[in-house]
Amino acid sequence: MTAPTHADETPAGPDIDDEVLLLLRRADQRYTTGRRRLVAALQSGDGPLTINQILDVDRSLAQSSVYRNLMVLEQVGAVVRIVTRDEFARYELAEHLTEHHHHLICTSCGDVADFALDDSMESSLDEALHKAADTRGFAVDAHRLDLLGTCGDCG
Amino acid sequence: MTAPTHADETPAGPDIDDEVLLLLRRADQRYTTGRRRLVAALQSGDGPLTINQILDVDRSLAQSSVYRNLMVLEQVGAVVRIVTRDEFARYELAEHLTEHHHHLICTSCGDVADFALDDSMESSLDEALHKAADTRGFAVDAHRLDLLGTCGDCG
DNA sequence: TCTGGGACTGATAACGATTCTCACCCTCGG
DNA sequence: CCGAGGGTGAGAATCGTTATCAGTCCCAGA
Ligand SMILES: [Mn+2]
Ligand SMILES: [Mn+2]
Ligand SMILES: [Zn+2]
Ligand SMILES: [Zn+2]
Repeated sequence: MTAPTHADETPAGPDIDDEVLLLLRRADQRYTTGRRRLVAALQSGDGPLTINQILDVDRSLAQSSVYRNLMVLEQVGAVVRIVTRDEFARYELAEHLTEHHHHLICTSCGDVADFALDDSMESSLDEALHKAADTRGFAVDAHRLDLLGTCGDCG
Repeated sequence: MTAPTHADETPAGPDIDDEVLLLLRRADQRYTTGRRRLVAALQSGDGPLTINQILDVDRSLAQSSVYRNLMVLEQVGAVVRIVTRDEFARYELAEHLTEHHHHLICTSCGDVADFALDDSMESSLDEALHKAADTRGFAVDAHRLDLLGTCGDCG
């Protein structure tokens, strides 16, 4: 659904940059070096990253610029802000740039990792969700599914 | 699984107080009037409440005490803290005091309402989730499922 | 019933992640 | 080559949340 490069390994990222560029252009924003490095940092982890994790991945980034640019990228629709359990927000690339997925949240170390469900489960779940939402007059845009527990490192 | 009062209407709450009392006693904590009013306030809405909503429901409560008591009740396992989209945390009674459910989060007004899935859907979902988690060496404690969209009032 | 210690309360100060400010820099069209 | 406007980043300001602490309240023991 998102034109994967080939198989389904790392969605890799030549075209991701192009997509982000388009999204920014559409809002009269520039795709500067700092913003490129930021997007690259987000691609590096296998889950959403906190501000500090981003700064740690790329020491050339300034904290205030990261905050501002993440806000810009979020408004433009390239990045999603995620709040889990702890006091730190996390950011990841929007799903239309990667793939639909969910999160394993470790209640011990706080780390967050991605995972996905089979397509069949996704679609039957979606159907059930829409049905449930309809009866409450709620128009569904997206669903969010997290698992809380203990990660392999903390097990 | 939680000894509902009878049908599945308002789980009502004589026994909820008893449960909370036990949980607090177990931790050498008292179930004071302020804490009872707090639990009552949480029962009043049909979704998790923010601190301000709680203070609004019961004007006799002091902000700092509400914050502290919510922390105590959370440590004791009677209350769960929920962070959704906005900057305000929300609190609700733990599911073993009520029923397993999920949340409809309105991205327009920020309001959060409860909803539930059929038992069959829940169990097949749980199975799929455990299977997915196992392959990542992740031990599941609970799942969290939210719908993002527009509520009836904002529609 | 009286009493002491410990839990609880609530106004207030402190904290910290995030957001805002603003002088400076850089880029791009003319 | 300029000038206007977007971008940058260090620091200040914001604000939800937490920690303090003196005063209360409650309960067990005398
Ligand atoms: Mn999903
Ligand atoms: Mn569920
Ligand atoms: Zn962990
Ligand atoms: Zn709404």
